[in-house]
Amino acid sequence: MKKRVLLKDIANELGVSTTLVSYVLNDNKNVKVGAEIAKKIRETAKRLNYEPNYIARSLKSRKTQTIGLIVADISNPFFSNLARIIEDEAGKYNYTVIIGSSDENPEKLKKILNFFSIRLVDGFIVVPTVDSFEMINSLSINNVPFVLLDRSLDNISANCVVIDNFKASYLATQHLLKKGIKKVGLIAYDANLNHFNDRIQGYQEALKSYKIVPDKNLIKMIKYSDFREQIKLAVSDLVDNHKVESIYFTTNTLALEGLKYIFSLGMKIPEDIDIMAFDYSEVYNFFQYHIPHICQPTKEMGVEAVKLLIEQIEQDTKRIKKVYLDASLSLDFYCTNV
Amino acid sequence: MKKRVLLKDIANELGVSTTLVSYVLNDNKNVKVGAEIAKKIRETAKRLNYEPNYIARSLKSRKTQTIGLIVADISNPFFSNLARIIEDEAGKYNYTVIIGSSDENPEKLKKILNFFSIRLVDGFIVVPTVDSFEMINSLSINNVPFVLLDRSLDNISANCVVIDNFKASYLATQHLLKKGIKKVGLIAYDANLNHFNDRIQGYQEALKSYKIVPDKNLIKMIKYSDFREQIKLAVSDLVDNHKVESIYFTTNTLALEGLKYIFSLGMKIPEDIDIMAFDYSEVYNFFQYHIPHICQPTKEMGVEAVKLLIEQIEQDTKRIKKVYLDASLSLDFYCTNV
DNA sequence: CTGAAAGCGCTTACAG
DNA sequence: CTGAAAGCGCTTACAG
Repeated sequence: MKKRVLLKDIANELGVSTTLVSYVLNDNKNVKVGAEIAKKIRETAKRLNYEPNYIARSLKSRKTQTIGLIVADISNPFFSNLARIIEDEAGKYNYTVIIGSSDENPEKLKKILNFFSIRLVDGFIVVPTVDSFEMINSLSINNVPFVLLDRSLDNISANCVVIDNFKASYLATQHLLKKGIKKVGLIAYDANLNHFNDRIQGYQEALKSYKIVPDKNLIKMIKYSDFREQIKLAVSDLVDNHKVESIYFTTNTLALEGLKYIFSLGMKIPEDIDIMAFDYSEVYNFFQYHIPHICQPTKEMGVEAVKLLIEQIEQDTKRIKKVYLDASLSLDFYCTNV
Repeated sequence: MKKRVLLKDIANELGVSTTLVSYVLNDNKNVKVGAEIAKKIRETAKRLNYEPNYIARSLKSRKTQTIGLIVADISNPFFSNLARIIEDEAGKYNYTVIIGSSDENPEKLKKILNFFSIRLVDGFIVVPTVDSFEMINSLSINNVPFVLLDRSLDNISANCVVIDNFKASYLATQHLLKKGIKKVGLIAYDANLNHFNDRIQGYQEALKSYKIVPDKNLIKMIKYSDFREQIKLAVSDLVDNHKVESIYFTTNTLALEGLKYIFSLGMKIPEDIDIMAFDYSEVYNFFQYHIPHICQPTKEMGVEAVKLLIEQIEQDTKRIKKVYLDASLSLDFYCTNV
């Protein structure tokens, strides 16, 4: 490793104290420094290629300029896109991001939260899993800056950035109904998470607005642990026993798995069945027909989350903000939000 | 934030020095500590929930237990899978990973390298871009621990973990030839990178082994900057003017873009044309027919890279190791390596 | 406007 | 076997 240039080196070079050098290079507004010497310090720093030692600075300031991001499943393109955006965005504020994936498992979430706080991140952006209320709430109680992303929790005083899932789902369902479809099956994850419930609610309300009574038998709840098998059963039941004209998948992973199965049955879209999906997938580009789907404003979600968190960290504000964004229905081939 | 427990707190509690506490909790082998007091220290640490301050430790030890990973394009599933594996693997050694994406741009690679070294990462795992020789070489000269992943560079003394691209490509091409195909078009990136060249070499040698003289007109070099358009032209030329029976795409991004275009032409696989691809894609699961492709041992690549790097960091060894792994040809529907 | 000094929380060479 | 003290590279309250 090259020997690093220290504050002391600059100070020695100019015969001044490190205090002064530190003041100048940090643009400390509370202190007046002679214009000439300030200029010299800046020049020398530049010439010697000085880079502050973040570790030393962190030890004193108790800030690491690092954000811990915990998503629900990093192998899901929705979350990896989000992660990418957050990294880029945080970089603009000169923050580093470390990423963890809870894999929808609250135990793992807890582990990562712990690992990250030991590493002294300045704050968290987290996509909460089921049964995570306690740990998230304890962040809140301990005044750790954080923002919930993609999913909110009830009864918790927390910043969050989410989309209006009810509205999006209402829109999606309505789109099918507008085409004259009356029997819409819904496939959702069986997880106690607001955003999932909202999607089901939106679907039901849309049906009601068309004077259709929601039928429990058309709503299929899938366990995350065994979703491939369960989707097959759900699709079969909807198609064979209930003769649905359309299936609405409330997440991208469900949609992809469902489509695979539908194709394997030799069914054609939209001749044999209509489809609606929540979230974009790259895969949709390979079909002859367009799969209508809800597009989430990923970019905005990431940007807002970072902004909110850094506000919280740097201004040490206690003011809680909740950001609701709108998702849109993609009827063209490409999703403009990605 | 909760008040953190310090070494001093443990020391005060027991009426011993922090030195002793530090020795015990770090299992310092060079020092003998009384068994009884050691036990008490460990118990108290546990009871108080002591977690060492990594920042303070880092300042002294000059190690941050952090790895900088720089991939060529994090939006490419091949690299995001790799990133995931590396994070998990590094976690086992108690290392944190920060990830950057060069987007195949050497300027950006340089920026990230710089950003990460300011953050004092202990070492790098990097997928080099074109024109990155100088910066990588300077890591080597400055004794910064690092390992090259997925791509090697010539004339550089560096650890690396790569697959045998020549062999894999030979295998892939041979598979087509075995079926009796004589005219195989190849679509590759026009980038001066060993692994890409090796893939072209492997293709050519396989042809020769079947007494076919490689035809330059069947080898299409695609510029990264404008690849969508160029792929269309390449495919059209191969199909219309050269009547190839098969196209071999040497990366997953090329294959996906190419397939999109082939479908849009209304061509059927394998009736109208045979396909070979390098790398698995989730998309292949949605076709009626199997797209034969080279499967890279992603898991092994990540595991080996982390192992090599941490060896380098912790044992401060100068011994360079180059790890060559074999890729396999996937003829089943699923790729077993992912 | 400038500097000496304390301190962030550890580690470790040294002395006893 | 144990502890006082220096030091990692910064920041900043305080004194002048």
